[in-house]
Order: sequence, then structure tokens, then C-alpha cells
Amino acid sequence: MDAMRHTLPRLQLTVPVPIKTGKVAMSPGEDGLIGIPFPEHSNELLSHLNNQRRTGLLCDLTLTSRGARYPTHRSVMAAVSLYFRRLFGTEEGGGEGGGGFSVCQLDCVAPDALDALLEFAYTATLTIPSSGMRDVLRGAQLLGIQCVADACRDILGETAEAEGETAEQQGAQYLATEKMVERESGVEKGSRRKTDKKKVKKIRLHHINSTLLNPPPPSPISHPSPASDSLRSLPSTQPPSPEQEELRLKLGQNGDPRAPGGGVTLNGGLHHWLHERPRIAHPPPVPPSNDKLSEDDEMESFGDDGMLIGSTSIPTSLAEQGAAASAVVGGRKRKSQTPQQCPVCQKIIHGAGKLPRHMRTHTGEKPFQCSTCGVRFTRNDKLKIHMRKHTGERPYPCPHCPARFLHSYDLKNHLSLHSGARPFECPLCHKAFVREDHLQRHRKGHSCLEQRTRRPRRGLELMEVEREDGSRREQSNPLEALSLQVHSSLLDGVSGSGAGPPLMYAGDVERERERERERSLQALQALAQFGPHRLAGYPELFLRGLEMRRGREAEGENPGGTHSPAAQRGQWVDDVEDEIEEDEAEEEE
DNA sequence: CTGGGGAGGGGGCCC
DNA sequence: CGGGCCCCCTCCCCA
Repeated sequence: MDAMRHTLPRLQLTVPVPIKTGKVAMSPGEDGLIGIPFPEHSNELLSHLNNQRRTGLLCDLTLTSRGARYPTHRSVMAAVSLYFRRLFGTEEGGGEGGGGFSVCQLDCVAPDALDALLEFAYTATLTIPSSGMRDVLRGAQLLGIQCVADACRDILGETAEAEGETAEQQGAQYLATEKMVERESGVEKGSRRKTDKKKVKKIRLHHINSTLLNPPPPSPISHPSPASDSLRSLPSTQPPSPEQEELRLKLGQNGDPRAPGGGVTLNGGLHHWLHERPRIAHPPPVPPSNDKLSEDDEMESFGDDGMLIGSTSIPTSLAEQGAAASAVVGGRKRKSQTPQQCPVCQKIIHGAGKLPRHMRTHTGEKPFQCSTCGVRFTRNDKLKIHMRKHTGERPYPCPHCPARFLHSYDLKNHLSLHSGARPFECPLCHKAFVREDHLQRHRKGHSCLEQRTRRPRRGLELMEVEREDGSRREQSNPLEALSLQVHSSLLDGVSGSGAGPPLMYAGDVERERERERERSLQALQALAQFGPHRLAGYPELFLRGLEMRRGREAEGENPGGTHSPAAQRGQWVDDVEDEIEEDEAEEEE
């Protein structure tokens, strides 16, 4: 243990993040409120905590492993470890914050590994001998320290799949660990959550939020975000879909911290705690594109391992992290600010000046306040739209009826009622919907499963078959064809502009058709890789679909995309494939 | 379960 | 380059 303490100096604040007070927490509508970041605060805090741990000061938890004892702080362990968070009931409103633990026996984690993990928890630096890597990996998995587990797997050249760590298994592992502790410490635990796949993944997602942005209240290393409570309503686009999580687990990608011979030190500062999601540090090779971040740009913005190079200092606000990630990064010049990668969720943000806006979705900052009702917004344009409620302004009138709308999209939806168009059809039960999100909701439910054996309408099948082999063709009626193009866009996992407003704006339809056709071809080319037995390889198909999409995201080719819908659409690929297969079989008969 | 409205978030365009 | 504005999409909630 002492041998590892030499790593502490690495925590010194050697790379200060420039303070951009003008950028942080400045609220145009707030008189006299300014945010003054103290970028070194987090590291200093952690350093003090580590000193306390070493001297036993204020330690309220002792971990033991095969006779070795490690005094520590419950709050710190809960902040860094999903296992302890659940054990202490600090997650998801667990309430009391953890009962009367004083000793927790963890014989299943090797002492050296436990020591290394503790060191990591208090220094953001993982220092371990190569020979102990596997033990640390095992310990990190058991304790639910995902970023460490990912890093270890990277170094070991393993994937989560190879480790047998699917989400289900990991969930089971957590539970097994819990049982172990229940048995070993004899402590009554709080209510146990469901262990189904989705829930486990959700818990994993919660890890980053609760650890970084909304840590358990007693945690002394809580992030000083002024609006952490607002993070309960983290944007839907931030948490990856369960499918994405699964993909991530299977791929086990998390950067590529290089391993010097003999031992390994992973020092990403507290950014390790941010690495709950895969970084898009190495986009797949793609043809040159103007839209794409050049390699040079990428190197300008991020370390080649995707971390913020040399920055062991934590920006005080996540918004500042974003600024730091895009603009500072070792003080090197930058060529372009677009696209930029969010240092928290690793999402590629397109558009100059959009990253600060995106970062507010993490920090919860809502600088724009309605002067009438006091409601706050993260964005000025949202406030502007909100103000229409007070002014009564409804700038989108329906040309066919007296109805007026606040949002253009509402008008568009409304116009569907007049036209009678229901362009979004369920491929299983063939129920048609006016709105795409209603179809998605329908698909998420199981309301149509009992009709799954029903034969799909002719058009879908024919169009898909035509696209697959390029030879068969049968014209379906225009509405159906357009609907099918929408389906094809869904097949491709394209969101954003992809679905478009079918039948709404005649001028856009042709353009949309062309774009959809291109996307469909791309998707089907990809599908063709799987050959005639593609159904047998469904999981792989699913993953590949996601990979393709991830690749496009990295290229900036998927504007407006959010995660879960794409993943969901990956499922659609399977479903439609299934349909096609069934019909091909029927035709052969 | 479905239709409809509201809100949040991302991207494009422009200044 | 950053911000404003707009459009679009998705999710959530309610009736």
C-alpha cells in the first residue's frame, strides 16, 4: 500500500484549467449572479480526503480483505462504487444513506486489488502491477467501478463479452456481491431492485449521474454544481439506450490507456469517473468529408486516448469542462470548434457554439428565466417559445381551420389530421399512426405482439425485397410507398431529419425520398453482409447496426440523432428482416 | 391504448 | 467563433 502512495504527487495540480468566468453560470437574466470556478477545488478536496483516509481521520467504514484492513469513508466509496452505493442505499432515493456499517469484509477482492481500487477512489489514479491487473479487474467488477473495469479490460485486451460480462451477468454479479456482503457483514439491506436487464442498465446509467453530478448527499466530493437536483431530469438523449449500453458492454471499449511495461498507471484525473460511456476517440476510417472532424482536428481537441491530455485538474463546472475540452486542451491551437465532443457523454455536438448549450444539459444550469412565471430554461429560444404562452402568441396557424399552434411541429402534426395521412405504420400489426413517436410508443409496448403472425401488407415486403436484391419490384400506392420509405429510414437507424414530414410539404417530399433511398441502400448493403441466414445472427446484426450508426455519428453524419431511438430501430431491423423472411418462405410455398 | 400538447435536446443557418 | 433563431425529433404526461 505504501508503495503506491508515491503516485499521489501525480495528483498535483500541474495543469491548471484556465478560468473562464465569463462563461460559467452567467445568467443574462440574473442580476449580480456570477459563477467563479475553482478548478483545483476538486483535486484539493480529494487530496484532503486521501490524507484523512491515511490518517484514519473521520473514517466511518473499514474494508477488510483477508486480514488486511483499509479505513475509508463511506461517502467516498458510495460515490465511486455502484456496489457501495447500493449497499448504503444512497442510490435512487435509498434514503437513510446507509445504516450502521463500520466494517465490510471483502475477501473476494484481493487485498492488493482492493488497495489499488481505494487508491483510485481517492486519487483518480490507478496504479497497479501488470500481474495484478486481473485481480483489480475482478474487484472493479464486483464493486461496480465500471471505468476501472473497462480500463483493465482494455489493457488486458479483453472485451466485456469475453469477460462474460453482459449486462445480465453484471447485474447478477452485483447481486451476488450484495449477497456476499449481506452474509459477511450481516447487515440488512434496503429494498432490492429488479434485476432485469433494463433495470440493471439503468442503474449503470445512474452511476455517472449520481457519482458525478448528483452524488449522495453525504459525499464530501460532490460536484459543486449549483443545480445538481435538476439532473434528475437529465435529458433523454444523454443516457444511452439499453441497447447501446449492451453494445458498450459487449465491446468493452473505453479508450486505450497505454500500459508501460511492468506496471500501469491510469491517470485521467477524475475524468475516469466520466468514462462510463464509450468515447468516440477512434472513429472508423471513413472517406474524407467536409463535415467530418479531421484527424488533425481530433488530435487538437482530444488526446489520442480521448482523455483531456494532462488535465488532472477538474473544472469546477461541467460547462467549463466542455469549454476546456474544446478550447483549452493543453493550450494548443484549435482549427475548428465543430464538431465537438462532450467530455461527459462523449456525444459529438455539431455546430459552432453548441457545446456550451449542450453542457447545460449536464450541469442543469437554467440561466433563462421567465419574468412572468419564473420558470427557468436552459436555452433562450426555449424561453422565447415559453413566453408565447403568456403572450398568447400562436405563430403557426392551420390554413384549414382556426387552430393555431405554439410550435411548428404541432402544426405539422395537426395538418396530418386534415390530410388523413397516417404515414407511420407498424410493421407487425400494420396499424398506422399520425406521429412517428406514437408509432414508437406503440412498438415499445407489446400491444401488437399477438398479431405478429399476421401477414404484412404487400408493399413493405416488396419494397424491401427489391432493395435487397435490386431486381424485384412492384409498385405500391404512393401513400404506402412513402410510408415504406419512412420504414426504410427507420431501418437505417437514421433519426433527425430522416423521418421527415411525409405528405406534409410537397417540396420536401422528393428530397426526402432521395435521401431515404440512399440511406435505405446503405442499410441494406450492410444487411446483405449477413447473407441468407441473417436471422440466425440477429444479435450480431443488431450490434453491427449500432456500430454502423456509431460510425456515422462519429462522422457527424447523423444530425439530430438521439440514442435510444436508433437502438430501437436496430431492433426494427430485426423485426422487418423477420417479416421479410416469413414472406419469402410463404412465397416459396 | 391512443391522441394531443408541452418540453427538452440537437442541428442548420445566419449574423 | 459564438449566439440567436428556427426546425426537427423524441419523450413525457394527461385526457
